[in-house]
Amino acid sequence: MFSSASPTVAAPTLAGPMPMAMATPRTDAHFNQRASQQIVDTLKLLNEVLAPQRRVIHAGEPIYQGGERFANLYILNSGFVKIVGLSADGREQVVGLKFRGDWLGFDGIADAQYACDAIAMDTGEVWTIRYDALLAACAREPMLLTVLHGAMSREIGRDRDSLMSVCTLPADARVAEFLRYWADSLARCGLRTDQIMLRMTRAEIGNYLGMTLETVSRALSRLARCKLIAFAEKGRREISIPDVGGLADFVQASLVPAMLQ
Amino acid sequence: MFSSASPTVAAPTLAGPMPMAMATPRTDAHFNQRASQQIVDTLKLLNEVLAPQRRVIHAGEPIYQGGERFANLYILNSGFVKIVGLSADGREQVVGLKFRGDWLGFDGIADAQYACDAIAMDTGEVWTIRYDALLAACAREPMLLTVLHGAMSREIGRDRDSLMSVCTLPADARVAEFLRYWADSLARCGLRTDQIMLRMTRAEIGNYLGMTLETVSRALSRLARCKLIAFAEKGRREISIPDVGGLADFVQASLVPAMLQ
DNA sequence: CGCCACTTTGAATTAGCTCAAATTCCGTGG
DNA sequence: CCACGGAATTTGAGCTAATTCAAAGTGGCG
Repeated sequence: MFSSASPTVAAPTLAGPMPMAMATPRTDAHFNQRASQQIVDTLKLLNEVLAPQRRVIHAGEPIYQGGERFANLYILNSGFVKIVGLSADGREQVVGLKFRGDWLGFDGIADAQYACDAIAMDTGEVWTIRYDALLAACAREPMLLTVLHGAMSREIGRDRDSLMSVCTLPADARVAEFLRYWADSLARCGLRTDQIMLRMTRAEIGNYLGMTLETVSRALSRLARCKLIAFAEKGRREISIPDVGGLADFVQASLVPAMLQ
Repeated sequence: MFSSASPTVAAPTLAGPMPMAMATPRTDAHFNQRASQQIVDTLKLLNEVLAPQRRVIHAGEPIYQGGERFANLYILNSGFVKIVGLSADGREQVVGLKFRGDWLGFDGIADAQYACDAIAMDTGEVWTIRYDALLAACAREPMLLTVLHGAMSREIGRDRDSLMSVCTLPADARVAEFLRYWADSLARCGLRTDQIMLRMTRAEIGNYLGMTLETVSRALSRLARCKLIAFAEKGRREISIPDVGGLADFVQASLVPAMLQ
């Protein structure tokens, strides 16, 4: 059963309210190709208008840290970044993942200091954008403001999707959804999605998904047993996903107590 | 033990990075008084610059709905609103709560349509702000852009706090944290916090916190037994909180397996 | 007054956690 | 090149927090 796909996306020819919501991201190729192009266009625009400073980052290095004074936003040009929240009482959790084209640092605007750590998960490049310079540029180039607000809006939406996953899905489905999201994010970056390299340990994945590392491991084993994923010969960090849609179906199926198959 | 309080807030006199993060919101009176004033100031500014259309809402009425074409942002001038997410596969969840001064509708910017329902939980008033008009006004009045971005940033931070609560706290602590957050939100609106009226059923609270209504009920009973809260003589929707700080302590204590008291 | 939705509480069940042990992977140094 | 050691992963076996199922209690409101 396919997730009701429509040929064109975000082309609101109809003005009236449309009762159907679609929180779960699309996975079809056309959509991702468009998204990929959008990312490239955005990066190009930012590059031209702001000529941002480029910075190479390596796995484990922070782009910014909680408490640090806010001055810059960042755009990830390549690599993968985790956002780690730290509560006053010492709890620590991965609260977000960032891919190519994603913005970093929005959390810092409100209180003039970052509220989280942003930490590279492998080698990559971030572009540093001074917030005040960005605002100035937005005045000259309104398109930039559109892009900025779009990115913030998307982050809000994405965070809510995370919350829904954690609150409404059982552990196995949460892991499946996580893999689907990761593959989808790669696709939007224009990267291959059949063979993916998880840049996180089971412990980190579990922390992100609100479960223990053992549960993550068991869930992955189960998914492999169902042939929804397969591990590489060597190294269990690399996973192949024959059909990303299958993961979405698995999530769906886990919601039906009495499976109709 | 107080959460390390500093006399002034967001006054970054020190430039260097400061390793301490502080995700959990403040609860002290000075801070809330300031926040309350800020809300009033913001509302005043918006009122003057944009002369927004006002609209009275009643419990159960939607301010906007998922799928509806995005055109407006809204500001809540009074009342309480829940944000309800709806996933493609039919899951439904309360993913946010809004109080006086909060903005609604950011989720709609990215895809030109709202991704959630915003539903009034009692009688109140929202101000409607056309997004294009807002952008135009921001060009004239930069302060407005600062306010807007601050609100979006705060929403991002708040969503992440929610995720952390759900992922890292046991059920009882989650409920305690929820009450603390609610009381804190009321305080920031300048409302009394010792006697609060929950506008949600146990089922809604459970849905928001990722647990069943029975677990919410049991958690509340337990908190009442500990004298951290007390129910009104009549009606179990009204709750009195003798000391909001006690709730924060309870959350903290639940994190220590071997309690040192 | 009586209905209905909401809430509370109990008892049984279970998903996910904790603890523990075995295995695999990978970098490092001989 | 291979041996070694530490870190990450897998898998099993109990245990526990939270869920499910069920029944009784309570309050609001026509």
